[in-house]
Amino acid sequence: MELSVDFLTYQLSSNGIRPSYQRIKVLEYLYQKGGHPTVDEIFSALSPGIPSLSKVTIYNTLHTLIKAGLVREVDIDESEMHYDITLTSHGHFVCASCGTIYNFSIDIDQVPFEGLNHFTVKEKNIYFKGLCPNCSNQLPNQGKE
Amino acid sequence: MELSVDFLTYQLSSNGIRPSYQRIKVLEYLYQKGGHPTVDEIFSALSPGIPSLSKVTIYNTLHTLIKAGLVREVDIDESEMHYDITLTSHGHFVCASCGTIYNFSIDIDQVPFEGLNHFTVKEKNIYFKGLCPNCSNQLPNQGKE
DNA sequence: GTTCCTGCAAAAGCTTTGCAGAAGA
DNA sequence: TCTTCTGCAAAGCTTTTGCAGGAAC
Repeated sequence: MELSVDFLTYQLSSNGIRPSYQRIKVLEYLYQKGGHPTVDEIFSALSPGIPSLSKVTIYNTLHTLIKAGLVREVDIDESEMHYDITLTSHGHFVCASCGTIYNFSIDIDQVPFEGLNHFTVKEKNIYFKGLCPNCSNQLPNQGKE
Repeated sequence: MELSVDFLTYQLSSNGIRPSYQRIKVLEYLYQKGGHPTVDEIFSALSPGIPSLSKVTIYNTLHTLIKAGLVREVDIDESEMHYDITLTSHGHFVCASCGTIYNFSIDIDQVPFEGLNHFTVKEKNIYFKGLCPNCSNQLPNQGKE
């Protein structure tokens, strides 16, 4: 995947979004980091390089990117929203102990379901909760408390 | 399903929870109402009958019930948490227009997935987003804005 | 030059915490 | 009586809003 400024600028411009420096940097971070960062993580990562950066701008930028369909909200965490630039279909696994979110491969469209006959389904989400391998080893006989 | 005070009291006592008047009323509401109420909805429904009731007590009660496994959190809404006493496996459909949450029938255990080889899966959640039949009719050619 | 964006400050909304009085065992 | 629960007040957090200066076109 290209990550030149030109590519990022094009990604924004072609969606009618002004390619400001802050927006390019947020988009670059989402592509490079991958995963499911929060606003705070994005801010902490970019703030040293852009001292004047404000969290409000991160919120604004993410909302703009979501509206354009470039980014997706991941509403798994009880306190904070996570954001995901990987737009291919996949499931999310949340570790109940360390909070890390992992992607896994699942084909939701293979699952039969009933009871949504006149509904328009636009988005399908799957998330599992449990313990990741690291935390399974550290907590052999107990749930998290 | 029985909904006598005795049944509710037993539900609480047998899980080591003191059957206070407030807790019985919250549990009763969850059984009777069904659906996926928020703290605010529970509070608004019970407050007229229990004038001294506080939202803090609803929060406390729900956390107690969750710990006992009687209730499940439904983290679908961006702003508020929803709570669900239906413990059988089902999917949730959220209407992007009116916000209503519907249950639907799906067997998540039939879906093959990859990439979680050494993970301990404790909970599987599926939720779809889109438009419910009511809102599909009212918004024939547009998304919600 | 005009429009849109950024970022400070403040507000809004949900949830949690501290504590005194009340209820349950 | 002693533990636990309730509920007021206040705080903590994430997210949103208003507005003046600044950047993009």
